[in-house]
Amino acid sequence: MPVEFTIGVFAAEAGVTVETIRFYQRKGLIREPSRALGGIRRYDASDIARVRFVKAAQNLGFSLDEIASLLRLEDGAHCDEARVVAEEKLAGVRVRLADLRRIETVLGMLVDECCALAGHVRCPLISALQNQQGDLAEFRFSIGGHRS
Amino acid sequence: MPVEFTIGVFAAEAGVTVETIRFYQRKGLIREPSRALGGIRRYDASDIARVRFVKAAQNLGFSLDEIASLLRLEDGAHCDEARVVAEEKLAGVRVRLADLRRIETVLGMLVDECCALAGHVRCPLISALQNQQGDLAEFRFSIGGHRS
DNA sequence: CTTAACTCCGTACTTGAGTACGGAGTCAAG
DNA sequence: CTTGACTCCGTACTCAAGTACGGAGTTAAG
Repeated sequence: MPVEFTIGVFAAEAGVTVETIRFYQRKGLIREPSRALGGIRRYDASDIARVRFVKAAQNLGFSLDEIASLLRLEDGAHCDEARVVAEEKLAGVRVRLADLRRIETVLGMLVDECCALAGHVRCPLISALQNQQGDLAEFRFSIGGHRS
Repeated sequence: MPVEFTIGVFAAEAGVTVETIRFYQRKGLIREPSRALGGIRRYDASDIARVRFVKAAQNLGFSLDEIASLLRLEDGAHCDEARVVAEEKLAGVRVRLADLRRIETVLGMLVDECCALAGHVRCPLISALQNQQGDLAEFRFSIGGHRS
């Protein structure tokens, strides 16, 4: 006989808001729970684990849609399908990492120049951004136009 | 006597769409251009540089609002203010980098386990995500709850 | 029995960076 | 002088992941 929660307690327990639970419900991320006579939802511990799964996966960069598909493979029979999803995610993470590293380099350089040349006629940071054949241009192309 | 463009040519030249130009206009990211008699906008080369500035800054992770404030410092007199903005941005980039590195580690581990234990009863990737006291838990806390 | 707290539901709003739409005006070529 | 391409404008829509609202029903305590 599992312990049961109302949505408010459940949400607090899972570390999210009531609205988020209802939202996940609509999205099909957590099962439609049984209801008490008045129509009030009754959750149990397994639902909390489910929400934690969602949050853990989210912290690894999965979108709710991706998490939904991960959950559809939940029985372990489709382990390799899950691995494929995770591998694609990992590849995406590595791309974003590379982007960010380049950004860090450029931004760091600009900040340093800005410090070094303080009092210069023109702000090196801003003029670098403005100058389309400056150092930045090379980076601009290598960073490319894809939005994270 | 600078060369002048209609909005269509200008947008193509700057590598964006007409709608984007109009959008930037509304946002105040590019100046309100002069108009020909029929009310048609006339842009020149300096406007293209401006759009390139926006795009370059965007590639460094600045939001349009941040770019707008950067543009307000354009005269170079406020070089150190621009530097502060860039330094904050750089700090943010470094936080995101650290996050992503942790994510890469965890995701990489999960994928490896998944490969190694193929045919196991339970998918290690999914059960790791499900198990709130697994290796993941530590990472979950260190990764933290901030969304990029 | 009343009151407060909680839950129900659908709907609308938020943010950021654009995209899409649609009717009207304009411009250059033929 | 008509045709087709382009431009004007405001408005509404997109996506993601929720958040907010508001009126009605329910439940537990006093």
